[in-house]
Formats: sequence, C-alpha cells, structure tokens
Amino acid sequence: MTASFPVRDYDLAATLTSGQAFRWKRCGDAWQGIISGRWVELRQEAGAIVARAAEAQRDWNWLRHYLQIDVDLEKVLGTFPNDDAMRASVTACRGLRLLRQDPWECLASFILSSTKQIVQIQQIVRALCECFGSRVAVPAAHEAQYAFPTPEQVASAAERDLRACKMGFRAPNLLATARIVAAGEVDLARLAEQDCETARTALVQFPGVGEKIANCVLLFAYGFQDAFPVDVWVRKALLHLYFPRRRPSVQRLERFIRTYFGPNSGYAQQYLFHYMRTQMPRTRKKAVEKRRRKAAQ
DNA sequence: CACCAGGGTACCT
DNA sequence: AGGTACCATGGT
Repeated sequence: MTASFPVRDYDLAATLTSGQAFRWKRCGDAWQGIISGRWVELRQEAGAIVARAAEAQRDWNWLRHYLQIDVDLEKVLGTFPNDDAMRASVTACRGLRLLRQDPWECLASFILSSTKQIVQIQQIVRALCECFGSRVAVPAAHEAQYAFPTPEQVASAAERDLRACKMGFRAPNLLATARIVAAGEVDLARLAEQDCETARTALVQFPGVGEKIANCVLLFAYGFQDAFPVDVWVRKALLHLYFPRRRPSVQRLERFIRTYFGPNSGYAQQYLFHYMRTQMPRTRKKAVEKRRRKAAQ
C-alpha cells in the first residue's frame, strides 16, 4: 500500500500549504490528508514523492491526477512574464504546483473561505468533515478520519448544525448550494466538459459564489490554468508591483490580467499569492524591526 | 485590543 | 460603473 512517484521540480510542502486545499496536516516530515475518501500519507524524498494509503490500491491514478505529477512545470514556468516580481516568486517557491481537486469539495471549501484566514478555513472544513462526513479507513492505531461530506450529506443538514462548525453567515450559502447540487439541478462533473467561460457562468449562479470563488474552483478543480482569482493579497500585489501610485479601473486591471500573464496566468497567480504570503510577512517583520530600532535611538 | 481575513450581495450615488 | 455597509468569527 505504498508507492513511489519520481518527480523533479515538485515542492510538496509549498503545494499543500499554498491555500488551494485545506485538509492537509503536517506530521513530522510527512503530510496526511484525504483524497476522494481515501486516507493517504505523502512524503517528499530525493527525486520522488512516496505515498502510503490505508488500504491496498488497484492503481494510483487518482493520486497522480490529484498531484498533477505528469505536468511539465518547466514548460509552464516558461510562459510566465519575465519581470522582477515573477522571477522573485518563482525563485522563492519553485516547485509549487496546482492540484486537481474534486469540484464539490473545492466549491464548498471556497464558499467557506470568504473573509477568512487560511488557518480558520482549515478549522471550519475540519469541523464540517467531522460532523457530516463518512468515516474512512485509516491505518491501525490512527485516530478516526472523515471524508469530505457529499452534497447530499450537507443538503440534509440543518443550518443551525452547519453554523455550529463556525462558518457564520456562510452557512446558508453552503446549504443552498448543496441542495442545488444534490437535487441534480447543476451537474458539477459535466462542467468539466464545458469551456472556461461557460463553467464560470454556471458557478456564479450558486449563492455565495462570485468571480473570485468561481475562479478558484475553475483553477483548482477544473484545471483551467488561465482562471485568475483575485483576493486581497493578489490585488495588493498587482497594484503595488504593476500599478505603483496609479488607480486602474476594474476594467483596466482585468484587461491587464488577461493579456499580461499568458496562457497559465492562474498558475502565475498562485506563485504570486504564495510568494506574498510567505515572503512579505518576513520583510514586514524586518520593517517593523527597523522602525523599532530607529525609535529606540 | 483593534484590525483583518483566498468575498458576496444588496443598495446607494 | 463605482463606492459602502453588512454578514460571523477568531487569529495575530
């Protein structure tokens, strides 16, 4: 029940902590998570990712697909614009990958993400899974683990019980979305066959889903690598790096995003996002430190 | 202890 | 089209 996948240019830690998936837990030098109801432990070794599952596997294609093992990262990075900010981002977190997640889990998770820090999203999702998800097989002597609850499981929950997972005003949005999916009014699997624009139009129909969350699902679940989610971090980065002391209109900014970052703009966005989140706090701390020293004199 | 967080929406000018 | 308040909650 273990398998080894030769990889190069794969930074597992950066990938699993970059705010695209919310259920991975670091255990020493390994990562434990649940993919489509299967418990799995991942470990990065020299030139390979080693996986361990709770049960014997007929094949590991589900994991290869989730991790996007076969993507040629070099080729993707080659399409990024060659500017200071992108070079710094790629240097800082080279090996960061986009996962290919289950659409329902991704959609539900990002409905829960609005104005929440990643740490809090992780907590809410964990509570949701423990309250409403089915138990999954785990290795002996491991604590119980739960699958992400199906649309049906969420749809049959009471809003009060969802709110108990600390999701606040997002509860009615998740519940209504789950009901639409469970009723078969929208087929999430079939959206994968549509083009990006069509799928986006369908996604923003769900309550609590606007352009940003739709783009997250398009990018992280459906693999549209030019879907470009703009959250507060990315907005700050774009304005600061590419429009210093200017105030581009929404239209202007959207046009810039569409035309500047190339066919893998969503991938580039993820590098900018992770770079901002991991490197900027350090420089900010440094700035605070500098100010404090100056004040002390 | 304010401030802010991988936003969306209704409602205002 | 472009601003604003509000939604609920807890990390930093």
